Amino acid sequence: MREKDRPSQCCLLLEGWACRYRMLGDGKRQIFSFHIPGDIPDLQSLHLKVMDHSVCTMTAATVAFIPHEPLRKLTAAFPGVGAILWRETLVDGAIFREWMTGMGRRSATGSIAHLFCEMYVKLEAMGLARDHAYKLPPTQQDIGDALGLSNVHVNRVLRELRDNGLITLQNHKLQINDWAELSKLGGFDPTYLHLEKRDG
Amino acid sequence: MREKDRPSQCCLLLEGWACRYRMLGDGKRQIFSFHIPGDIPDLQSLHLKVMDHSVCTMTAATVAFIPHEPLRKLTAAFPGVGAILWRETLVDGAIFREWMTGMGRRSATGSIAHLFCEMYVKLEAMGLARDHAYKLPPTQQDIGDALGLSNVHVNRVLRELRDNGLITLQNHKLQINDWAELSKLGGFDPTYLHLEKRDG
DNA sequence: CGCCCCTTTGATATTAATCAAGAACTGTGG
DNA sequence: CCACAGTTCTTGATTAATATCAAAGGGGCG
Repeated sequence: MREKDRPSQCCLLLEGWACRYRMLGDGKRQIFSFHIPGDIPDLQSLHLKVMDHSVCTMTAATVAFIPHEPLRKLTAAFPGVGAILWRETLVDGAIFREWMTGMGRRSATGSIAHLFCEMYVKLEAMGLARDHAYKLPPTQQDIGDALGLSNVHVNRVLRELRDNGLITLQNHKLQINDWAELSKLGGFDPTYLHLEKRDG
Repeated sequence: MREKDRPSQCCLLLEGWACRYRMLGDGKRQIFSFHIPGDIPDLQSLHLKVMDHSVCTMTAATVAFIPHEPLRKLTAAFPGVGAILWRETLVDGAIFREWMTGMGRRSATGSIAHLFCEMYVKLEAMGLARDHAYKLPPTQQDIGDALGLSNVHVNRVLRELRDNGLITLQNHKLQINDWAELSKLGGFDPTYLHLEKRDG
């Protein structure tokens, strides 16, 4: 799905990773989010007809398409369902704010550490990771495009994190060896993910 | 309204400017958005019970408080109203993405130029500005905290924009002298604001 | 086996942060 | 109307972070 499209359906990611991004005039790319199974990356298209960015998969993936029309009827007939979906888009926005914080006010190291923590918590909540380890499909270039860094600099930060023993990263398999230290480095506080139902 | 609060009402800004932000452990601040009359800065609190950031006014301001309970009933009874409010929060997210793009992949100059264009279009749409001029309450420090720059650097960029004749800025009154050039500099494309109803 | 993409490393350049200090502005009370 | 205090703005000098350029290894896949 591309910028300027006017989709008539949403896609639910069942397997694999996807991301949202925009290409800039000078060939640069900004990635806005990484998505994992259970996410509906383009849920916003339900109420914003023109796409202001693009979506693509980052791995082999399985997706389910849900046409807008029945979805709109469903949310109208069952406000509770609508509220849950609305809430999803709000959490989406909260994650954007967190990434903004990283790009604006955190160091490259903190930013990357934060991303690794965030993805783990999201995956763990979906039952897709445990023991502080998971598969991380994005390339170093992808990570740079997400956090506003060059691929070279991402590479150097990763080596530093490895040298310090905080993480092990090989073949896109990430193992967080020192969660306490890594989350401290990134100033990671999962409140913004709003995962606990009781807390809203 | 502060981080960790659990508000029971939303506030509609009637007069003045407000902003949303978070303070970081080391005293740094990240501003997420500037708000103008007509905005409901904390609409998300309707479905996310815990605030993951703070809201404050930047000028003398008038606000109307709308309790959550009747608002929730309203959106349940009239799905059309709910859709409109939901849509507002989606545009909010689109603006976050645009700011991310600025911080990640645009130069400081481009980022600031983009912000000035964005605020003008928003104000103009509300009938609060015309002729490419408006009152801009944020200090240079505020602008820096919003775009991830130091106040000193913001000052230098502003001087450059002034020296080039692109803008006139005095006493928080901004006049954009060369809209075409400024919007080119910032790579500004208002699609993301989703202002035209026909376009969704 | 070979190719392409990704990773890694080094050298250099650029952007923007930090530190520091003085000037201009704002609001306040006398 | 003026003096004062606290911000905010401005400028210069220096430093730190990160980008860019370039080139050499690795690894997976057809």
